Amino acid sequence: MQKQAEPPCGRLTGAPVRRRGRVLENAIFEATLGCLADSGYAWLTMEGVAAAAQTGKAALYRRWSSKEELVLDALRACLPPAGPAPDTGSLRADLVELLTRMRAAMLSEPGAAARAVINEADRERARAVLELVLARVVDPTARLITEVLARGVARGEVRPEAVTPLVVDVAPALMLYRAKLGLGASSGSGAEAIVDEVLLPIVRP
Amino acid sequence: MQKQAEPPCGRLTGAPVRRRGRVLENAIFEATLGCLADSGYAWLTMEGVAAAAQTGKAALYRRWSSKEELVLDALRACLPPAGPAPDTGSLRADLVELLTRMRAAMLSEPGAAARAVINEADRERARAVLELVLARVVDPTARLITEVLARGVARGEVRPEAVTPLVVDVAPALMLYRAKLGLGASSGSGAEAIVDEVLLPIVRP
DNA sequence: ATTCTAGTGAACGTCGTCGTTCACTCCCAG
DNA sequence: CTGGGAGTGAACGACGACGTTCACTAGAAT
Repeated sequence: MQKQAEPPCGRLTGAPVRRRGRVLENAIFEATLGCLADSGYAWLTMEGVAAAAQTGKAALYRRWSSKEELVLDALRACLPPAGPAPDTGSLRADLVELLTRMRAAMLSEPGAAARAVINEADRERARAVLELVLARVVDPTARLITEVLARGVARGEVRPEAVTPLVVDVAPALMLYRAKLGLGASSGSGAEAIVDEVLLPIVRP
Repeated sequence: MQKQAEPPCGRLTGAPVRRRGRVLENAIFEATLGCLADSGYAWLTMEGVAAAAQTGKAALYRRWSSKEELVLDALRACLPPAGPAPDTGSLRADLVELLTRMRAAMLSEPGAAARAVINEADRERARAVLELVLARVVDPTARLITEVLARGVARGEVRPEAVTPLVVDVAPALMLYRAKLGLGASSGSGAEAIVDEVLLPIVRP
């Protein structure tokens, strides 16, 4: 593989004090997600994670026999639950709240790690990791949006035929795309803009 | 990096016959794009490309001093021009034709290679490569969609305020997202579905 | 205080890849 | 036909990362 000298990825997670058990595992998980977010799955190495967590490889290999197992466990431990769908009584407010939450999650470290995995989705090497992210992030996202839209249908704010898998995917797709193209920070792609310019026009009766 | 034994990526490009000059370069480019599409930028190696092109590393290094240079040249040589915007007189027909073209391009090997690059967009290692793909694929895509929508505005088929960068990004974002999640082959995400379920509802007056 | 176990840091042998070199050969142009 | 340059396949030394081992030590539990 690439022969570049790789600095430790992610951020160093604290003073070099001997840690044990759960404390050490949490530091390793944090380092793992940092490496994932910074460098993606392909470039993540056990040596890099160990260095970022300020521990030794032996401590990693005592727990996980492979990089994939480590990444799976780190994601399982750190990916937040999706939470309930907003129910404010207004479609626009629901969507803004939901997309604001999605956006914050996407910009968090676990979110950035999940994004890195999605970006390498067609890699056979990360199949199980991708499936975890699909189950824990992508599918719940689609469900929440579907739920909010369905409530809108019941209130007459949403055309019933607008609730399709394609429409449900628009917001996450846009957020990921804009983030990838480095446009995530611009004022044009906040939650309100996506709701007002894209989602509400799509679903309006 | 990952210590797996890597089979040659991409497809072998022909009989092991000595080739020279342009012929060899084209075989190398094809092998490069194949490796990009199959494995992405991170996992692409000079050794792998050389093996896939059935040539020697020396032949590669005589021309390109780095993996990045090689990938840049391969993409420059093989990414097709965007072509003109469709102008059928009907917004829907224009959009369907344009998105059909985009989809075909996306499923082609150069398109798959470009996709791999976009997916690693936040990688500092592929910055120049990403910029090439932005300039040759992403920006022209946005321009074509903008042009088609502007024509629709002139014909009264499109709300003028609907022509925003966000709206312009919806179709490519969706296509990439669905392709990444392995939903590209389903009947629900062809060009017509995206036009009818998403784009036309967004822009309708 | 003692015991036990997990953590540490270093070292190891192995492998894949890098970038380079080289002897030989092909093949094109004159 | 000849010369020159590009291509071939193999080999090389170096390096990063892998997965493993080990002597020592910290620190928790008793």
